Amino acid sequence: MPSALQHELRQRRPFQSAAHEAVVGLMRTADLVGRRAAALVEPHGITLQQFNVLRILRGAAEDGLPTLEVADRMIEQTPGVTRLLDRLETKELVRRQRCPTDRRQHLCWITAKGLAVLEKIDPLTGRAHEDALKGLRQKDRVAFIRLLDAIRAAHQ
Amino acid sequence: MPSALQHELRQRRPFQSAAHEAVVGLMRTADLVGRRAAALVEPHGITLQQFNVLRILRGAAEDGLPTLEVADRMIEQTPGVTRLLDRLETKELVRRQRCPTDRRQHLCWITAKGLAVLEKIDPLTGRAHEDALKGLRQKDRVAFIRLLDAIRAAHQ
DNA sequence: TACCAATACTTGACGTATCAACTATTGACG
DNA sequence: CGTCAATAGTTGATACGTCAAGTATTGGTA
Repeated sequence: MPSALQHELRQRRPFQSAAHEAVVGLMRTADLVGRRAAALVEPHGITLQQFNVLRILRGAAEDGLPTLEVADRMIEQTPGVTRLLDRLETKELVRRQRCPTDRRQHLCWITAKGLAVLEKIDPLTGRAHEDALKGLRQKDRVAFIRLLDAIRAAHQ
Repeated sequence: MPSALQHELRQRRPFQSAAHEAVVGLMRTADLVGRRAAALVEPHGITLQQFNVLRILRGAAEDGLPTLEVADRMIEQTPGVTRLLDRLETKELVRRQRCPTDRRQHLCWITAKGLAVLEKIDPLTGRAHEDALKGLRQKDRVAFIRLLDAIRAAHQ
């Protein structure tokens, strides 16, 4: 009996292994969920990656963060943070300044305007996360988190 | 006690809900696994998306597939298939031709050269899938697949 | 104190993602 | 038979992903 995924992708042949099907299912599910998340924030004039940067900078508050520290905290690895920040600076959602104690570093802060954008989005996120995972009951969500953790943990 | 993910992202505050943590974990895990997959195929001169297109066309064999049918079968939604195919055609891994019975359609086939590229990669994929999911035992992999299916199924 | 590897970015070049606007065909309908 | 909406795809513009190469600065070391 053909798997759900096999049917979605119109594949004649079954997957070669559970591992293969899991990998493809993971990619496809993440694509779907990411796409919803992007659709949520984009009406507010920012992309999903820009949203993530703003949330990271809000977390850092007054102190600001050096560019590469922002990159480190991104959900998805992002070599292009510099240009992401460029665009956010152009929109005046982020402010940057050379660090006085180490002039190699550029510290970044979220601006009041940036905070305002996040505050408009904040009330929507809880509902959106619920909606993205509405296919799983609470118990399954916890199990899902643990499986994801285990996959990542195995790569050091 | 802070979750694994919270630690990975250096977040002070815990996630607001299991749904939130699951969404972030999903994106991050898919990014990690996708990155490995890309690293596997790129030494052979193609990107991961190009690889997926080639596999789809191999599946269709003699018949070929119209452009938008290729797009439909992609693991991740891809509005840019036209340009993906442009680049594959330049590399002579794909051949395209107007469909004689419906001149709006452009049919696509994988070439012998394209097949040769896939055949060099084929022996590596089984091992790579195993490796990507080495953090999960067989039973967990099956459970993981079902959870992913359930998430996607809930979005019609 | 002069050198030099390491750090923290920035820039360039190319591939991909996304949406909107445009072209070419087709098929249905008056 | 002519019109017209729908289908299949291409093209343009902008954002992002990715790697390699370049610049500025620092800190350790001879």
